[in-house]
Amino acid sequence: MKPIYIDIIGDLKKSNIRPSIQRIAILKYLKINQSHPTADQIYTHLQQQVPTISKSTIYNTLDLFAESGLIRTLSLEGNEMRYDIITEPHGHFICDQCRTIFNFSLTLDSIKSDELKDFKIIDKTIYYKGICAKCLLV
Amino acid sequence: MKPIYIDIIGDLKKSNIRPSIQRIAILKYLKINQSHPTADQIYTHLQQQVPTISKSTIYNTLDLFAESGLIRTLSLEGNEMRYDIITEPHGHFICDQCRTIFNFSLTLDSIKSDELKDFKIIDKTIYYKGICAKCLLV
DNA sequence: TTTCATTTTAGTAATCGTTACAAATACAAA
DNA sequence: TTTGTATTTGTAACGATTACTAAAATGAAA
Repeated sequence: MKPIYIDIIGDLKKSNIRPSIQRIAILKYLKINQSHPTADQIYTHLQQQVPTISKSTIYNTLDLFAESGLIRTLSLEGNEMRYDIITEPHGHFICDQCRTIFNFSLTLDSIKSDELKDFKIIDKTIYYKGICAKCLLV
Repeated sequence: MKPIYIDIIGDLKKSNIRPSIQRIAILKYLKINQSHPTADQIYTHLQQQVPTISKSTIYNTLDLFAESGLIRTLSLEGNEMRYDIITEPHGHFICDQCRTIFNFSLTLDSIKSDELKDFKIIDKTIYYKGICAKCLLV
């Protein structure tokens, strides 16, 4: 069992973000529940800990985190945005049945394209859709 | 110059979709302007040809086309949905500057992942962000 | 062709996620 | 403390999409 070492405040300070109660709570939530949550899921969950927290703060903070590179945003199905604490390149698999989002590692270098040789590629997004192993058994 | 052979009505019939004026106009637009348009762009453009056309019809029809596999949907940046007449697997590159969306071919088989070996993959989406060759010159 | 049932369209209202904005609060430095 | 700045909150506004209903078009049967 690998313990997760979490220094929320340190991470925020490193990114020049002042560690307010709300920001700490949001980053902590993202670090502990690595589940690509929606803004609403974060909001609903954090209301227990920080009852006065508002949706605006959730959005503001997530935008701030994303701009600082602390998190990444993903828009998978054209509906709500999702927020990912893992910033290293990886793919996402979304199960059509249970809607769970799985991470998977990938070797992005293998996806090359001559057509883009004169383009400056800043970011790559890969996601797959299908049925996950668990749902296939049912 | 390769002429584009377009049999709109035939394509619709093949998919068991009744070729109404509106449906023909929408599919024709998508075939001629292979530019990943938004619903609104299609709507605005088609008002000249079919003045009574409504947004509802645009959305209904695009949904219908997507379900029939005539087109593919792409949600690139979490804002509006875009519609792609090209259904063969390919990647999309979106330029941060001019917002143009470029297609590029790819060898999807190269992206493999052991972690997904028990998953049923139905669909793969790949898109890159960056600056296109044209904008890099400015 | 007329009738009738079904499909398709149009138009409007409603919804949902997100953003904008202004007032209130918290914070930090002087 | 006081003062200025950053942050949060709550509400209103927004934009894309969906839901819904009535009207129109279509096709089949008589």
